[in-house]
Parts: sequence; structure tokens; C-alpha cells
Amino acid sequence: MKYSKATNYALHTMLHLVSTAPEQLVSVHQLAELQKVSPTYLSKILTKLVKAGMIESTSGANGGYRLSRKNPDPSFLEIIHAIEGQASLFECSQNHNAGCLIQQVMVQAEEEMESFLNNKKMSELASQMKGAHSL
Amino acid sequence: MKYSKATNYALHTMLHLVSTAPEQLVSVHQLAELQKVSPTYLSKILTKLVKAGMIESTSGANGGYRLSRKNPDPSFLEIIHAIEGQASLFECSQNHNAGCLIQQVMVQAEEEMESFLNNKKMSELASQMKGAHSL
DNA sequence: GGTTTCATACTCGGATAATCCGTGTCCGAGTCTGCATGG
DNA sequence: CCATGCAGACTCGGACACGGATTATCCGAGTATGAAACC
Repeated sequence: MKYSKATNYALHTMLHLVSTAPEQLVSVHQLAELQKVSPTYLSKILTKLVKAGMIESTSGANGGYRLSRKNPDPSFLEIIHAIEGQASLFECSQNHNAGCLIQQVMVQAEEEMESFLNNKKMSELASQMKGAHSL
Repeated sequence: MKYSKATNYALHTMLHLVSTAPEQLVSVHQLAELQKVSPTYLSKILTKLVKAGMIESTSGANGGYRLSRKNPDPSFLEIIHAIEGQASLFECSQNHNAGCLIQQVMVQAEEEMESFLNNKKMSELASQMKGAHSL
């Protein structure tokens, strides 16, 4: 099991948007250029982030993406959930009557990770990269 | 991203083996029966656990699987790693010069989860299920 | 000058294709047990 | 009684098939900008 490339693209895009002036629009073309992805594919991923309410899109000339006014500093977990979905990492396929003990342990483990990711905001990283590389 | 069914089978098999007499051999047929999987497929999964040194196999008539004498009480993490591999869940595909900040955060998050799973032994579950259901 | 028109630069969304990986089956090979057969 | 052989019950491992998800690409549609054209 592995996180998808789409999640990778989404996280890097968000980091870039957090690092730029809040109101400024950035085109898909630029964002795709930085990550060496095709713009059309990246736009599909960003659509998910729009629907999750983390970024806004403006069409037409000089259009592009920028952070959402509300929720301008999303956590890692929010971004990941927007791309990967909310389902838990482990689902016991057996149907032993009630709660599967293994399932319970796995869910607890996942909560450990998610709690960490929920406390990590994108802005923390942005402030770490002062004059360093841009992604 | 999701844990594979193979991991599910491996965990349930280990739980069953931990719950039975240490020296007793259990055939793939029995183990597969309990989990409603095909024996041939389950044997492929168990081969990985054998190579990881967590169980032993005996071929021939009355053969089967049992816990390894050394390492008779593996942790969740060991089992998962044996099936899913050791690679980290997130790998930044960009090649920005050095350590990717995003990558670092993701690795930390994973370590949170793995630390939890490393402290969870199979035997803990086995002792919880006294007379309850067997898987 | 003000309004209209139009080319241009974008995002949006559906349809489609390619590729990879998990899941599972099949089958031949090797291995051990236990019984039967024969000296 | 002992040894040999053999059938049966197992695991082992590779080759292969299938399906679904990920990763894209293409293209038509909608939308906003800005400049040119027209009155």
C-alpha cells in the first residue's frame, strides 16, 4: 500500500499556494510546470481540492487557483482525505459477528497517524523554507 | 490507499496460530477454510511469513504451519511489513535537491503509526478472546 | 467616447486509453507419512 | 521381521489470467479578459 501520486501532487501544490500571496491566482500551467505533470491531469486533482473547500478556482483569462479565504491553512490530513477519500486503511473482510479485534487495533494505529497529520498545517512548512528551494 | 487483503489474511492467520498450541501444525486447508480463501492463494501469503521468520512450514503428510520457535509472538508491524514490504507509504517523486519537507512530515506520521503497531503483539489479542469467537 | 464584437486564455468535465498491481487459479515438483509388499 | 516400494497428503514455486484502480490524454464546453471595431 502506498499513497498515490495524486496525493503527492496535491500536497506540493498546496505548499506552493500557501507560500504565495494569498489573493494571487496561479495558473494550472505554472503549477504543472513546477511538478512536471500534465496540466490537464493536475486540474483533475485540483478539482477535488476545490470541492473540499480548500482552494478556489477562477476561470477565464488570467484565471487560476488560489487558497480559499475560509480555511486558508489546511492540515495535511485534510488534503490527504480530499484526494484519497475518508475510508479507513484497513477493513476486515471476514464477517465475524461483531467488532474484529484486529480491525480495532488497525483503526487505533491509523488514528495515531491521522492525529499527527491533523496537527500539521501547511503553513508550518512554508515558514520553514525561507529562501530555500520553492517546492 | 488501503491495506491489501493479503495483509488481512496474514493477520488473521497469525492470530489463529498464536491461539493454538505452539507445536501443533495447522494445515493450509484449515486456515483457508476459516477465512473463506482458496488454500493455494493463502499458501502464497504464508510463504512470505515463513521467509520473514515468523512461522515454520512442514511439508508432506500431516504437514502444515506453526509458529516459529524463535519469534513466537510477532508484532502487528512485523506481519504487515512481511506482506506489504518495508517501503514507506509516501515517496516524493519530485527530485528537489535534498530532503523534501513534505516527505519528512509524511515519514514522521508513518512512524507514529508504526510505533504503535510495533508495540502491539499478537498475543495481546489472543488473551482478550477467552471463549469468544475464534478468529 | 461608449458599446459591441471577437479572439484569446483560461478552467471544467466527460470519455477514453494505457499501465500497474492485487487477487486468484492452475499445475508440476518436491517432501514426508504410513501402509503394503516381498524377501 | 526388516527393508523396500508406493500411494496419498501435504507444501512450494512459477506461470498465467482477470479486474479494478491509478495515471494519464484528448477534446468539447463554458467563462472571463482585453483589445479592436463600429456607431
